[in-house]
Amino acid sequence: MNAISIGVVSRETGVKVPTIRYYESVGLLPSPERTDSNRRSYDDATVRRLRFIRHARELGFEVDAIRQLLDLSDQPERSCAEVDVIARSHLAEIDEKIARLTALRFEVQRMVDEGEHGRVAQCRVIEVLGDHAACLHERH
Amino acid sequence: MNAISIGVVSRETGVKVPTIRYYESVGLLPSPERTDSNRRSYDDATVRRLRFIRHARELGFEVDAIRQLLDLSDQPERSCAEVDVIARSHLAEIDEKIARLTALRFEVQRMVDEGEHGRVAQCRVIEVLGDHAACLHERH
DNA sequence: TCTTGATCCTCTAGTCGCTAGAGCATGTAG
DNA sequence: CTACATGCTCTAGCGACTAGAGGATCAAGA
Repeated sequence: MNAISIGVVSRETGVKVPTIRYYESVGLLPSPERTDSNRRSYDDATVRRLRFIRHARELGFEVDAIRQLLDLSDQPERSCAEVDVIARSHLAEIDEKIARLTALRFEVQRMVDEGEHGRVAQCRVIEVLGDHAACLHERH
Repeated sequence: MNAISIGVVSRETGVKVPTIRYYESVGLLPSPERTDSNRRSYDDATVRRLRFIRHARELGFEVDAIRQLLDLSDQPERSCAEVDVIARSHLAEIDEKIARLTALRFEVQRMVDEGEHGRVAQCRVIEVLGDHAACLHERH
């Protein structure tokens, strides 16, 4: 029922076929059902899970962090304290990423704007990420 | 003048010593001056550059993208058109990252909030990143 | 001054997260 | 029933580090 081949999953998620098999091998994806001829057979839930993994990776989360977030999703009935600790720590990580990206965005935007009327006066891309990051890092 | 050893640079940036040498080998950092005894001798500019590289990597930018941003910074006098194309493409990438992180942040925050009064009802972490990502991907 | 421990050097090899390819089996369309 | 796409497993390669061996150099104390 609703059996999706690995190739279709790949096309729908943008995750390459060998990568899907790799995620299975490291436990990010459950081992799927197999057809009579031993082919992997997925469902919609796996497609969503895979999309999540892909974009979380693109956002710079490590496989371990993704595993934790997925575990949270797999067992929403687990203890509040546990969820809270894990979720809060990721919240902090997410906030830091957003803050840094926003600073970088501002600076790159400034370069685009300046480029519109003449030449770029100076580039402070390094400063904006470097210093901001340093300050965030200090209070770690 | 203002000579900083690789170890100090490492401590100040949080980038490991071998990684600093690696960045030099792949051209992200210029080959620094050497002391009489062949030791690398850095200045403050390199420390800032390194901090930028580190945090850009943590934000999920590839080494090639970082190289482009650094080039922009190294030669701010280059043609407007060139800067514009590069900067705009990174702007789009940055905006996409911010949008996804914001969606994820919202959902993780909801989990923390719900956890405060009882158990977590359900986890939509996968949905929020997965679907949002899919929609962003469609219009590529 | 001598020594001892930290820091540096280069070079090689290992890890993580994929990614590509060989060699073979199975599915599907004409 | 061919032919070609798609699937399987397994091994090897790549990007971006990371750790370790083996050896030189520096800095501080006896």
